Amino acid sequence: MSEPVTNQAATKVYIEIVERLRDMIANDGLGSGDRIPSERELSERLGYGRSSVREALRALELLGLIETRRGEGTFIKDFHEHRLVELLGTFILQGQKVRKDALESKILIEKSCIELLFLKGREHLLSHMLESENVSFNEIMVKIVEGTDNRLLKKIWKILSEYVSSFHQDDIDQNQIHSFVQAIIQSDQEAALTAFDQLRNLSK
Amino acid sequence: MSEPVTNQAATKVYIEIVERLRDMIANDGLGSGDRIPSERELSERLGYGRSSVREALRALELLGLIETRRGEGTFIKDFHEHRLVELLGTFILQGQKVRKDALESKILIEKSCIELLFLKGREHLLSHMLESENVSFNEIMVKIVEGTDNRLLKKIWKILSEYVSSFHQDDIDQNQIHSFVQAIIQSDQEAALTAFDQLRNLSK
DNA sequence: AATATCACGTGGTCAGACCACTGTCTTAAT
DNA sequence: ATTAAGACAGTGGTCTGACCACGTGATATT
Repeated sequence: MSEPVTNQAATKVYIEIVERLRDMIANDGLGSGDRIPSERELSERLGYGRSSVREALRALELLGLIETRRGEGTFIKDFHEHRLVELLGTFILQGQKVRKDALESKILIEKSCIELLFLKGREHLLSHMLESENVSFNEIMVKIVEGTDNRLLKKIWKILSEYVSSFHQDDIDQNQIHSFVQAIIQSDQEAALTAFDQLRNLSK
Repeated sequence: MSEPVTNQAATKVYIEIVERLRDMIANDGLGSGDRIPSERELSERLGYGRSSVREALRALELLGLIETRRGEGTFIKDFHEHRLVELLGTFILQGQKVRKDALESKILIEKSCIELLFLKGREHLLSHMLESENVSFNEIMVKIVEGTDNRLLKKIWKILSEYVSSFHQDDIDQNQIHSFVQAIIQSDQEAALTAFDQLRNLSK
């Protein structure tokens, strides 16, 4: 009965390759723009068939983590440009409920960012920009989110923002925007949050 | 000189296939657990080689959007289980700053959930559960997040929660938790938020 | 009826073959 | 010597055909 030891590759080859690539990138300190070995070379070095190597590379490419140029090679992309958004949007965010959730989430994160902005005392950084006239509410929001100095939160907000914009159009009263802006300029957190709640119909 | 019309397939085949699959899923109203055609059948129906079909499927599998079982077939997964984050996490969430941002984001989303819970008047749903003694803060938070009836927000929180737990351990005073819980039971939003701020050191 | 067997379909993997494109190196024309 | 044209090698893109490993259901056996 000595185990037949059926291959039973617990992990599929292409997954194994993805991990090897990750290690390779980490160990060799490869970064944005650098080139990784050709498919044929990876195939030889890792000891797997070229088609398996390609499956791994295609998956990473779909994620936007690498870029391939025919005739040239495969290159690492700036990880901050990953395509999470489009992918999630296309495949996951579909139903009506999800849209509602997305809009709701977006607004709540905006509010969180406002609070965080004040908590970190960074609201003054926006003053000069807010004083000019022709700024849309969205532009203001972008500055607020960026002002929080939290790239992750910014990323999440941008994702939601892009997705929401595909089916929802903000329609906000100019006066309310003005109140909101004034509150920020005056560094009045409470007033800013109140204005935002009204703006977004979050008051009870 | 009549254009040689080099193939120049603007879009690579595997991308084309990913899109076709998306349409197929949308049009046929396929959902979690449903089976999609076999690789060989897709190859025939779409008119592309099996290897290209596989590249597309492997990419979607890495994303956690589909699941393949040898000998059985390929199935659609619950989109709420996608692995995007884990993947991106492995590749891009590494620096110290990112960790700090993640913890910060997590806490802010928690606060948002508390507000949303009250806004929707769903805080009473937790009362019975909160009255029992041996519940950890994390368990309470889970209930709150779930109570918001926003799957997207829940998903984001869970992701952040998992990631944060890999390097951070909450250490919260029991008395503060008690105050927080009492405020919720009494449906006192303001007190709950104040308690949370203290709990998380968000007060100024 | 219960059980063992086997054929078929499915995913997993590989090897080899072309094609299309890019960059370089060689060679021929100036 | 300079330059332009062509040959060549390397790389990704795609397809085909071949096995293997595994699950299922029909079939044969008991």
